[in-house]
Amino acid sequence: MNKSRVTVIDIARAAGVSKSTVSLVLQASPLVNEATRAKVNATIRELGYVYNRGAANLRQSASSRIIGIIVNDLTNSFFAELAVGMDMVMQSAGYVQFLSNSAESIDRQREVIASMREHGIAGLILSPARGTEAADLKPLVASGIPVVAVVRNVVGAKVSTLFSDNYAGAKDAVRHLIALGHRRIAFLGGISNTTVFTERVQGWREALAEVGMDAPDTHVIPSTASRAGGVAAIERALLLPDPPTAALCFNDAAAFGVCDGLRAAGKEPGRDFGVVGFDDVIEAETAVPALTTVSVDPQGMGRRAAQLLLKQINAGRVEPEAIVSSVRLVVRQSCGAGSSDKTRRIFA
Amino acid sequence: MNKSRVTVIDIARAAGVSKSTVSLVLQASPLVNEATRAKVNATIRELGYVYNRGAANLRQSASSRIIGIIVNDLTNSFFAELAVGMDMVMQSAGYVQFLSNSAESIDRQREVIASMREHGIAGLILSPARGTEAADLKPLVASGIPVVAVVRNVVGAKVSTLFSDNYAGAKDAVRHLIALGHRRIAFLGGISNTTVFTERVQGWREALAEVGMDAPDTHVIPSTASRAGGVAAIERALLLPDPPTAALCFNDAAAFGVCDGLRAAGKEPGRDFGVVGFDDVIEAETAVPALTTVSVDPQGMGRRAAQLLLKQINAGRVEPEAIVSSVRLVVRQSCGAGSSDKTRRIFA
DNA sequence: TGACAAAATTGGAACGATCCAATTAAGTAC
DNA sequence: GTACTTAATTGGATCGTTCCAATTTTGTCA
Repeated sequence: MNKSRVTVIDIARAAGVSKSTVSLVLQASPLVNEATRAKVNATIRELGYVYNRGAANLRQSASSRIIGIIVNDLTNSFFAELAVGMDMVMQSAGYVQFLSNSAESIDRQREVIASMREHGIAGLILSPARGTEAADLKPLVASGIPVVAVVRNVVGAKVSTLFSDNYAGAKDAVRHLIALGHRRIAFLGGISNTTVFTERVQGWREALAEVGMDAPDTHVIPSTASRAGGVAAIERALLLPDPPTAALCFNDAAAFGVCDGLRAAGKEPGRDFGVVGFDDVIEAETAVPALTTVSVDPQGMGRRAAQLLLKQINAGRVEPEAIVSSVRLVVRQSCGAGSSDKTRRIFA
Repeated sequence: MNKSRVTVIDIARAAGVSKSTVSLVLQASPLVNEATRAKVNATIRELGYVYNRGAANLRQSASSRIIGIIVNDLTNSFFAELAVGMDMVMQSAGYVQFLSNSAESIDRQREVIASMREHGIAGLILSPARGTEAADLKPLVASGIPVVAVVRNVVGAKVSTLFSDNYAGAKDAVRHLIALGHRRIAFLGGISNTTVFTERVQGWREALAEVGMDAPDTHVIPSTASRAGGVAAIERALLLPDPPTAALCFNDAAAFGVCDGLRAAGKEPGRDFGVVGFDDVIEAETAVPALTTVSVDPQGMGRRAAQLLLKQINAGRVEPEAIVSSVRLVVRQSCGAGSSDKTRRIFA
């Protein structure tokens, strides 16, 4: 249709003012006369003018109002919720976001970061792919762009962080299982050389230590953080000379796998074996049996991460900050504590 | 650190060439001598130069390599998968994406579209919020920016579309229920004045007509497309003078609700009543009983939508195109056909 | 060596906004 | 009506890149 786009100069000409005046109107400056403002605004609407942010950002002073978000697995509803939380805050703050899914690939993550940098993002929130190194974030940090790492850690990187309280969550969960009478409680699933894993195991260990119970290494059975990993872990656990009667699982996906594995072995989760997950994904509530799990409110975390980043962007000076997001245990059926009608009907 | 960013002029000076030569190197032009290219590239690395895409896009000819994606509900794993599929294709094609969640709000959707326009997106993929009108997309379309609508329709908008084959999927599902011996098959859940609803009901109707069966309007019971809606719909269905013995549900969420409602009425889904869903969300496989449903492969749809958009961007001339994505029936337990160990153990 | 083609390089003018300093218009007080 | 303050408006110059036309360098052949 329009062979060339409408610019400030076009409206200036049409409205009979200078481009400077139009610019002032655009940024709602109080310097411009009411009548002039009205006339310019009318012309803007009439000609269908579209503000060109790219051009505006060219001047060195301006910061771009674009922020980058990279998550390692958007198909995981935990991260999808996280992203939605960020989206909310960024939206309302007038920012627009490049959201990308690294799919756990550091190469892809590197590409995306480079691309975002070229587009001049004002900040980055990153849920790092496994194996992310401080060097991957170095150039961003060096050029003064605030970075917030969420969920997972990037060792050695001087960036702000926002993690859930893995330690306290795991501790609470295990305390609950102890209170239910369990004396041999395993930790199942998850990849062992990650910070998250270490923290959750630490919580498990401390809860047992509190009441003078044993925390043998044989009861920590790592695997992948997935359903399949959960199945594998519980299979190995049941072969132990002193098999556990309950388990804290690395995350909900693994916990579902543990339930599958238990059934395959003729045991009913919740009745014959206590299962507790971590994350509180949406399916946890509606699964059968409903999963007892540590809720981390991913959407809330996303919101907080976004607020933290915005604070840093506005502050100018980037001062890395570490925030720990609290969690709470949600007791449902799978630990054996619940006794809702639903559970009764199925397991009685 | 660096008080001002490094520009082509800086590298030109440092490498002892002109900015034009640097520009040619940046776009890998064959016009530049090998030795010069090497020297320039070395300088680029040395000074830590970052390409400024905003500045490059300023020249009118350039198209921005940014595309917009808006989904109506990212917390729904169907749409998350859809987004991931798009991300894959866009990534590999060297595009970067503004991804936003309208959360079913047309106001928010409008804002996001405006913002994306100001940032100069090359195209938009939209899974429209309910109530989206052609007028909302008019300015984009008028300025020649390709738009692809996915999943849902925008009536009257001259944009490309990519929908799943609701008609064929519903037809297949009902045929399957007929083959299982059902003679009174209802259509439960969903909001009636939507295209998707109409198409699925049409498939239901035709499948019944094929074998000369009745398709009374009383057997079509709309409600919301949610778990609660499913409960409400089955309650009403069971009160009919000739209650159905099976149902095709609007989507999986409604189907789960129907299962809940059946149990509340003392009937076991899969044994006493055949239930079929639509979408094949992740939970469908692991629910009890596992849900028979029509699988639409959201990730594949996302990929196809992205490819369609890229094709339109490259073609220059925008010629709206309508693509229908095929679906397939996944038979599990809830329809009464399956008889896996799992089902037996729980419902025997 | 000179003539000419091909290869490589280059300055300057865009692109569309902002911002500064300078100018003009409008008020106010005497 | 003049002097002065305040309110509005306005030309450049600028941001970092691309692109065009023009220029310089190199290569080839008689």
